[in-house]
Amino acid sequence: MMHNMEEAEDLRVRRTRKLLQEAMIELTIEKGFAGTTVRDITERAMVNRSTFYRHFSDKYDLMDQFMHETYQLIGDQEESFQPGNECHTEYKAPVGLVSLLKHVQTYSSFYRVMLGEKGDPSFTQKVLKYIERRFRHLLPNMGLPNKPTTLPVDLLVSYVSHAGVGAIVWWIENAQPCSPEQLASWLSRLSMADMNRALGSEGE
Amino acid sequence: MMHNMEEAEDLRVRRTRKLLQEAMIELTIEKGFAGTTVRDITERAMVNRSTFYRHFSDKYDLMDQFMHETYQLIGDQEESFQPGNECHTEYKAPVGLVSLLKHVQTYSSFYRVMLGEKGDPSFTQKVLKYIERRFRHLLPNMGLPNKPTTLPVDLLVSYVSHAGVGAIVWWIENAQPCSPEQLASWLSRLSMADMNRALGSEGE
DNA sequence: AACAGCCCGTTGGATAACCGACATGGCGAT
DNA sequence: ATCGCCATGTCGGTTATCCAACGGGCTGTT
Repeated sequence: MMHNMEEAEDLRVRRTRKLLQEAMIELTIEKGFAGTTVRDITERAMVNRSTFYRHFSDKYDLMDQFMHETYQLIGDQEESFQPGNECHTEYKAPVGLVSLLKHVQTYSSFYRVMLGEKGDPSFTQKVLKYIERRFRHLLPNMGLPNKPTTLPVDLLVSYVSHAGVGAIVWWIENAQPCSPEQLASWLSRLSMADMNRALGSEGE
Repeated sequence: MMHNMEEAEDLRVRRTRKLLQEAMIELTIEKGFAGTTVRDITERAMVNRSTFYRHFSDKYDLMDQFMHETYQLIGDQEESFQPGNECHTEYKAPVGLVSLLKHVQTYSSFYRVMLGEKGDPSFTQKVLKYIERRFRHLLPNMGLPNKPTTLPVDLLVSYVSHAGVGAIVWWIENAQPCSPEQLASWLSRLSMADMNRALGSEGE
């Protein structure tokens, strides 16, 4: 049967969740995530506080679900990884990375806060974990040599993931001075070079 | 008893009306008022269509109530007309006029459409009627001479009201090149001069 | 210590909003 | 003229949301 997984929720449910998400993002930009209370969120969203708890256990849960939904949405268009054009011509950045950067750009004020001092450390962790998953998903597609290497793969993944966050932080702190496609191209070229060098010719 | 007139409506009611208003304004900016359907509005607002009709009879009613509410809100802070400082020093524009211009500035894109070709003529009428009421409310406070004048007061009111709309149109078409306070000062000085000249010394 | 003030998380009954369906009227295409 | 298509209004039955209230925790003030 494979009947629709989307569940086609009640309009009120989708609206309420959307309003609460938007309110959280706005307030986080204005007063930071720590300084934002559930009360603030529901007042801004014009939603009763008790209704909040029907959908989320607390503001962290709201944040989690927001991240999960959007990142899953981004990940859906990822799957098509074409291993044909990885050669030395102009790098065409993977479409998933571009989508991610466009999403970050849409909520740039939000990310600027959340990745900064007034944000939440667990948020940065979530972004890191997501990027790591992206890389791990990419790993088997590149010519991974089976020979035992002295450089642990986990170290490499952590390395390039943090580097990616660093690039994103630079990007949003400087008002996105280049297009998502441009940054995606640079980023993927850099990390690809890292991974090839690390996994390919060892000491070079 | 004089118990509160605000009625303290249900949160759902206020939220629904707000969402529908915002959706109408957005869509009017995008596709004009005539091209916007009730369906469009309810979809954008994430409100069921049947709920729309619980609050408004049609999109014109929605528009009417929006205008009425905001203009009444503006009118509330009007009442204090201080007749002390009308002399030749720097004109302090009446606070109600400044509020009106600030409101127009907030919805400038909306007003630009509604007062233009893709808008609705009845909207312009409503704005005119509101400004006329403002002037008529101001009239008795200035030294109105009882002597029969050859210039009909209604003519004067219509004249300065249309002039005011003209100033507003110029203002929003040129991306509000001056502050609301500045424009209010100019506008009130101009119309005051008109009314004084017309009602005071006749042929001068 | 006692207190006020705020926020949290939860509950039961009231109610606005949703959903689906129907009849209507306009409008363009066959 | 007839058909399909879409937007409009309108209608009960269902449901998510509101409201008011409660107890509990935490912080700062007298």
